[in-house]
Order: sequence, then structure tokens, then C-alpha cells
Amino acid sequence: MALADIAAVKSYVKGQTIFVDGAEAVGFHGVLTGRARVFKLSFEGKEQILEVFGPGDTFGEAAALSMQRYPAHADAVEKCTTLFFPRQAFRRLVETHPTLALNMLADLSRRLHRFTNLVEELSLKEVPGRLAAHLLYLSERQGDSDDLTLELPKVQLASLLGTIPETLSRILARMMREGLIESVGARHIRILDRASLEDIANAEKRLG
Amino acid sequence: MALADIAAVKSYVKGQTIFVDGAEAVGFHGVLTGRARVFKLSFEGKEQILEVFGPGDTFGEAAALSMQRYPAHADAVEKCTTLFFPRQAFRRLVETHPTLALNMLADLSRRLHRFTNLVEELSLKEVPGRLAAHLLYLSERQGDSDDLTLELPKVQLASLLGTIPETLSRILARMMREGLIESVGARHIRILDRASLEDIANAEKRLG
DNA sequence: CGTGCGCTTGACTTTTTTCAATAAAGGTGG
DNA sequence: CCACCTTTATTGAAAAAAGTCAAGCGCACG
Repeated sequence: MALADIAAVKSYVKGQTIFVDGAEAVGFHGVLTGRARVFKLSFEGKEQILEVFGPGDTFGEAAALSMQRYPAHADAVEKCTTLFFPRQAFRRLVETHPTLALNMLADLSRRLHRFTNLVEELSLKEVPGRLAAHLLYLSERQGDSDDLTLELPKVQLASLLGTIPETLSRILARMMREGLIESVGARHIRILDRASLEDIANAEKRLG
Repeated sequence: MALADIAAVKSYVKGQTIFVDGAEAVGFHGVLTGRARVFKLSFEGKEQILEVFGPGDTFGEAAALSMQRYPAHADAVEKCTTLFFPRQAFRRLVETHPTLALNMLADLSRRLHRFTNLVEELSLKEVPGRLAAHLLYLSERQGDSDDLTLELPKVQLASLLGTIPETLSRILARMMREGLIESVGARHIRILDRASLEDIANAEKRLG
């Protein structure tokens, strides 16, 4: 695939900015190692993570292809290397390779779907619901085990769930008190009552 | 364009379901007359409108093209006719017409961008901020006049802004009390203090 | 070995929702 | 054209959810 010909490797240290909201979109990234995040920042400095990307994921394609500017910020969650594809070359490639365009369509559709769900969660569920859904998601991703690893520090997790660390902390504590989960060290959690967690995730809000 | 060959006209009465969340995606729609909305429904029955579509807009393409199922509900805001494009025929068309694929890419990118902003508003702004932003958006759309028309009944507007009618009503009342806006009949509003409205929309939350 | 950052907890405030009642508006059939 | 009835909008009072501010703990990393 001619894609490789136009790419350049870039690397970022933890916390380093990859692009900023509103900046001219000069290209997009494919993650090689580490993780990156795309997020929105409020005037007061609160952030909402839109997505976290790991090896194999790409981000910024939509902006590079059809938009003038990046619609959000991106930085490195941890030390991270990416393949960078410059805008113009990428555009030409897409325009001449129908298959590439179709792949991109599939990709954007997936992303759109995820955003739909994010909106649903933010607007229609309370924080416990979002947290429960996230825990179940992690469990599924990690082989349906009841023991799971939080893949982000709690500050970041809070931001991903559209809340703040204090609130996250309290709700985690409440879920433990009620025997839904158990804490196994800093970043590990054991699911004790999956059924209740599922109820909460499905927004039948009761929990005390 | 061969697109017309595969389409069929459909018509819906006010409130009629166009498709439901999770149903198999059998095709997509282009609005001819009237308006349609795409929305998510919570377990308790609260709804979050994702987008409202008018003549010339299309919706459901991503689902029809790449996904198995519709990611949300759709119904007619008012009496409404659409052109319906069946999934299979559309897919074949896109696969053989690169230009069509590129147009779709542009379209999905735009939509993705809008969703990004919706997430930002829901997560990072309070209701007054969202309302202020919406009023300014309507003003711009309607020719930058200070007199604007709410294009939706208040229940729907509340749902679009991720809140409930009561809250919307209160905040509208507050904005009047504070001289930011003036009510001119049921669905018309006059902007009196655009600068303050812009401040609020940009989330420097003060308003009292 | 200390400093700092991440995490937790408590007390308090603000925002939003809920519940309930009322008022206004709009369409329909007589 | 009007009366009726359903839908839509507003308001109050109370409750709940989440956020702010501030303090304190603990662990990691330099």
C-alpha cells in the first residue's frame, strides 16, 4: 500500500501536545506505540476526553481529509510514537484509491456510532450509570473476566466519563460499600455483582 | 446521477417512527419536505435529540453503508416526506462511484464534527451556556438578525439541549429578567444583549 | 528520604431534576 | 365561530445529583 510512502514517524513524551483544537489540520496520525487521547477543553480548564487511541488506531483522519481544522485537542497519554500522514498526499491517495475511501467510510461510521453512544451516556445517564457501563466494557475487552484493570489513571477516567475525580471516587466507594465491586490494588477492580452493575448501566437508576 | 434510480418516496405523519434504535439498517433517507429528528431514548423515557433534519439533508447513511443497525431512533417532527435509498443498491453505487464515496466522507466528517461539539456542550457547559449558544446559532442561521424564531417547540428544544422543559423555561425566564433577551410571542425571541449571551455561551459561567 | 502528585473524604454550594399544580395555546367538531 | 379538550408552557417547592473548596493520606519517583 502506497500509504507507507507518505508517512513519517513522530514521537511524543507523556503529556505532549499532538495538535490543538482549531488548528489547521495538517495531517493525521496512526498510533504505533503508547497511547494518545483526543479531548475538548472548557474555558475554565475542565476537559472531556472523546477517545483514547492505542497501537493500530488512527485519529484526525476526518479533519485531515475534509475539514480545515482539528475539532479538538490531542496529546500523548504516555510516551507514544505515531505515523504521521500529511494532508495533501493523503487526500490524493484517497481520491485515487476507492478502496481506501471505503475503508475510511467504515472507520468514520464506527466513530460516529461511538460518539452517538457517548452523547447518550452524557445526557441520559448519571455518573454511576456511565461508570458501570465502563467497567462492563473493560471486563468485556479484557476477556469477560470479573477481574479488570483500569486502563487510565482516575483523573483521566473521570474526564472520559464526563465528571471529576472527586465524584468518581465517591461513586466507586459507594459501589464497594454496596458490594457491587471490590478494589484489588490501585488500578484493579473485581466485579462482585455483575447483574446489578448491568442494571445501573442500563439507567434504571437506583443505588441506595 | 444513478442515485435517483434506486430511491422511493416515503411519507410520514407528525410523530411517526421512521426507524428504531437497534433495528437492522435497511437504507437511508433524504428529506424532501418537513423535518425529521434522530434521537436516543433512555430507559426512563427521556430523550436526547442528536440532530434535526430538513429538506436537502440526509440521515442514516452511515448505518446503511457500514453498520448493521441504526444507532438511534428517528421520527417525523412534522408531516414529512423523504426519499428512501435501499441499503444494497446504495452500497453497490458507492462502491462503483468514487465521487459518491468522497462526498459521503465529507458528509460524515461534518457530522462527526457536530457530534464533537454536542459532546463538548453536554459535558462542559451548563444549560444556560447551551441555550445561549443555540440562540446565537439560530440568529446566525437566520441572517444575523437580533430577532429570531425558535424552530422547535420547547419540549423538543429542551431535548436538543440535553435538559427538560421546566429547566429551559426557567432559564429563559431568567435571561429575560436580566435583560439579555425579550420574548416576542410564543416562538420568537429578540436578543437584547448579544455580548453577554456570547460570554455565557463561552462558558464563563456567571449570570446573576 | 523528602517532595509531589494522585487519590480520597468531608462539608457546603450550585445546578438540575422531580413532582405537582396551573395557565395558556391550538386544533377539532359541533 | 365557539366551546372543548388535549397538548404545551410556566411556576413553586423540595429533593437529588454533581461540583467546589479544602484538608489529609499514601505511594512513587527522583
